[in-house]
Amino acid sequence: MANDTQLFQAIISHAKEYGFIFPSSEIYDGLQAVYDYGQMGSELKKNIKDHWWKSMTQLRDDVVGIDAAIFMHPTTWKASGHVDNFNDPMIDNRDSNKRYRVDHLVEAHAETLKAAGKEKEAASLVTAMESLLAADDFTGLKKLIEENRINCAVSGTCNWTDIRQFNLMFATEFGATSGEEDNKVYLRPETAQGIFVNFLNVQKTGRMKVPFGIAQVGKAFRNEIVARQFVFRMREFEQMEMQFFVRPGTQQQWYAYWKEQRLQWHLALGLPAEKYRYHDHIKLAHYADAACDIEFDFPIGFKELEGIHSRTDFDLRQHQEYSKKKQQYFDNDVDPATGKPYGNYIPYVVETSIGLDRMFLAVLSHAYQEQDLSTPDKQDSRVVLKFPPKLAPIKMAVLPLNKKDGLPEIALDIINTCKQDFRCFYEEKDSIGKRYRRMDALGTPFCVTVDYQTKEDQTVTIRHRDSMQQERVPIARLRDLVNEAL
RNA sequence: GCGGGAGUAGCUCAUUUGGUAGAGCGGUAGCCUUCCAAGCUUCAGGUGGCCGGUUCGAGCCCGGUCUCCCGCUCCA
Repeated sequence: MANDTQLFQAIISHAKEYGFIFPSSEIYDGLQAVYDYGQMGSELKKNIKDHWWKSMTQLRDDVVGIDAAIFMHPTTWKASGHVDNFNDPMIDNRDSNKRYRVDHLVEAHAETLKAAGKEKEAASLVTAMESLLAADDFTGLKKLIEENRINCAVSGTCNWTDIRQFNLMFATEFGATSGEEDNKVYLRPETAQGIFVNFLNVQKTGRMKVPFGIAQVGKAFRNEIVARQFVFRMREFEQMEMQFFVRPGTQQQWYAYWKEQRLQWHLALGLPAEKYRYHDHIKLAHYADAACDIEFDFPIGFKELEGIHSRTDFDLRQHQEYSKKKQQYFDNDVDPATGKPYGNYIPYVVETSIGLDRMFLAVLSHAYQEQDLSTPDKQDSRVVLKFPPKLAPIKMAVLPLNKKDGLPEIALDIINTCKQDFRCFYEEKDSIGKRYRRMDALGTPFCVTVDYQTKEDQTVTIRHRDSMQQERVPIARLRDLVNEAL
């Protein structure tokens, strides 16, 4: 574990040193749990995003993409349950460091009173709590807890912190006048709702037939109480998510399908199966009838990377209720049981939701390797990022062996013929070995070296990042060679 | 949020009991070499996290604050 912690630290340092990830606003000491992607990181992140988008939409005929706004009508979050469930006043016990929802704590105490036959006290306690909660009177609530000597179940003491409200949604003001409650809008805490509210728009204009899916990549925001572990848990993060709408009753089979399908997507990138596992949820969220996580073996242990949830018709039904707009679909397919069309229904939903930043961290931490290349005469080592070539920020570096004798000109020519197809990088400074190491540290899969023989026969060496082996190939073949690997 | 630890150049660290900060690596410009990092020279880069206090004088002592790390907690 100590080693893994060191490894994690090393990866974080490497990410900063080579321009993958910087702490946000670092010159002002950073902003907790917010990070910026640098010149290398933004490329890697974009490549992951593009790869997901392509495999989920372009390569399928039953999924289309949208890009919904971050701001949504405030009622959206009432319908989704976020306003009620993200807003509970909490209190901590200083001795046990246990945190409780205030209402749970008081109600539990009322139950004990009831069990002891003090029904009256219990009832008045709950009434008192409810009126204080309604008034947001946290000082009064704390007093209530202390006067009733409500103790922590773990420490048994009554040593409480002040009550605090943890609002996990970021709110801001809509419109130029401030201070009015009506103006409050939230930054979306998940992207899914943007898909649900557009379900009928997409279904009708795209003439989509159930089963079909809507995919989206976008930012979401959560005011995490504790946000740490680098980009694993951030306040501003990006989700890649797809809601698949299915006929009620078929959700279990689609859930199983997507559970399998999504894992295969990860494995197809060359990430090893032993770094993945499913974690099936026993305790389900209020909207789900089945749920699991795809966990990845990060340096900080197995953690959730992607979630597959069978969300039933909860979301569409809620939006139908709050918006008073029917969210149903007419299914013309014939039900073999009745010989008639299935008719109108609110579709069930199977969701796949992956954290883009977490995927980034998974790819980066799996790619990161410190290798000892020492020989008996010489100590040597390298840090190499073994990215899948299609995700690598730079695909090909072109390095003239010497910065004179016309070699740089040939190198730049090569770059000019390839840069339309993929990202290239030119470097003439320092010894060739040092340049190879620098490219290894950035995860560049191919290094092309222009040497004196190039001037005679138009061939160059291409060096493979992982094996460090070189082969001599004609310049004319380079572009295809790299393209094939991508 | 609680407990513990840490914050000196881009990175890793040093500055013997408080007396106006140094090195290696890295970067830069050049030389030399030329197929797997660390040869020579040049230059740049630090209001010692930030604010305040004690002191003739603070990177070093005290208080506060911010950020990061570890553990707990939390986690749709």
